[in-house]
Amino acid sequence: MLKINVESKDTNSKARAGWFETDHGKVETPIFMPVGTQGTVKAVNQSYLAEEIKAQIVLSNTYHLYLRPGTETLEAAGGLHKFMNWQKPILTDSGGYQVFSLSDLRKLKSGGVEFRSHLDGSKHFFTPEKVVSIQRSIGSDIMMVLDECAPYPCDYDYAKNSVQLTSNWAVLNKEAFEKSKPLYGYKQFQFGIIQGSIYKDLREKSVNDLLKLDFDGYAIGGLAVGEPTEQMYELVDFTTEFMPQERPRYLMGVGRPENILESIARGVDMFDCVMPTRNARNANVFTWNGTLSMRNAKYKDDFKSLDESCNCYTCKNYSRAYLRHLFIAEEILALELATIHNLYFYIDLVTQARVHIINKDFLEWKNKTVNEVSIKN
RNA sequence: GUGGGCGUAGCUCAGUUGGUUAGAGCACCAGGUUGUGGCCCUGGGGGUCAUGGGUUCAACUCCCAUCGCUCACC
Repeated sequence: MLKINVESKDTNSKARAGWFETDHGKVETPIFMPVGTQGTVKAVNQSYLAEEIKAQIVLSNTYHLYLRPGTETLEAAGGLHKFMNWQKPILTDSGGYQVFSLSDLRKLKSGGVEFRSHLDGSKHFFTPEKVVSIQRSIGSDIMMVLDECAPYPCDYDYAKNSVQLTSNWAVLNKEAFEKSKPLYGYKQFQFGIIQGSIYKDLREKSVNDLLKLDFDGYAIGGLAVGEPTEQMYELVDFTTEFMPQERPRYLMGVGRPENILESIARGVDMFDCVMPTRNARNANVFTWNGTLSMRNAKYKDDFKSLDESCNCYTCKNYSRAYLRHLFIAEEILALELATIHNLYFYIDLVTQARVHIINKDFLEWKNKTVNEVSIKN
């Protein structure tokens, strides 16, 4: 059973600092998990990821790895850690989000989801049992249950049925998890996912259904899909009230730097988001003084670093003008340098949040920082 | 030198028998991106239609001259 050890709780907010341990090492929270959907965090190698960026855990994806390279290859490799040369913890999403994001390619049925592969059109049926089995082959330290991430906007009846489906699947996910065993000699954990769209009573029902199954951790899913940001904060605040103190709390897919700080203040421990990596590839970088669009002509002869207060490899060695040149020339080094910076920034952000929670001055720091990082330069 | 073809946005080109305020793609400029395809989406600035005359109610479009590019033949 996975437990989070809460070492410090903020007195003015629900923020908490702690840690949990897997067989691939300790994770200090609050934490941001870089997204490595296909067994790679795009544009950055594992050595930089560990030593420069100081990532403690990365996220990968069941749906994508199942289609390519497939479970046979993953098992022959001895699991994803060995395959991708990453010896720290890995969390895998179940493919539930692809039910949402690839909605044109799937049919939702009571027993599972029928996908048409986005690669070759072939048909695959994902059940809760199958998703557990694939994640055994992957060997992730933390696996997510199969869920349905409801679209937004979403009427009450749809959301209610969706929560019921997710709760039914959660039972099957848990059974399959307990009946099966890890393949590679180290422990694996399983997190449940709370749904319910924007409806508080459905969120409450969803979390209570999952609590009966005693998962190792609990995730809040189905947010940041188009609802107003304030509503997202309110739902996070509402939902964490029902989540156990001693288990990790994971807000899936969120978000912008300010979203992460506001959610830490509402009691969340874990985050993932494509934003630092995807936006890096589109020339958008995050700094302690707001975002920069590195294609902008105003950086043509700007020889300052991206962020003069940042200690990442990119900021220590390269200028804005050079980054802009690389992006305009479509050189691949642009993607690498911007990704290193953005991930370093995100992990620095949650690390500093952790320090301020322990120092008991989190709320004041958070309010100041939210304003500064939100600036659009 | 003779004959033909062509000159429209930074680039490659559309533009109907002459008829509203001359368009597209790329490039450029600026936004967007939340359990990731470097994809994609949305806006914007840009034109003495080679130049000068002429015909006409009206010319990118027809006529003449000049300049430039290009092909063929001497």
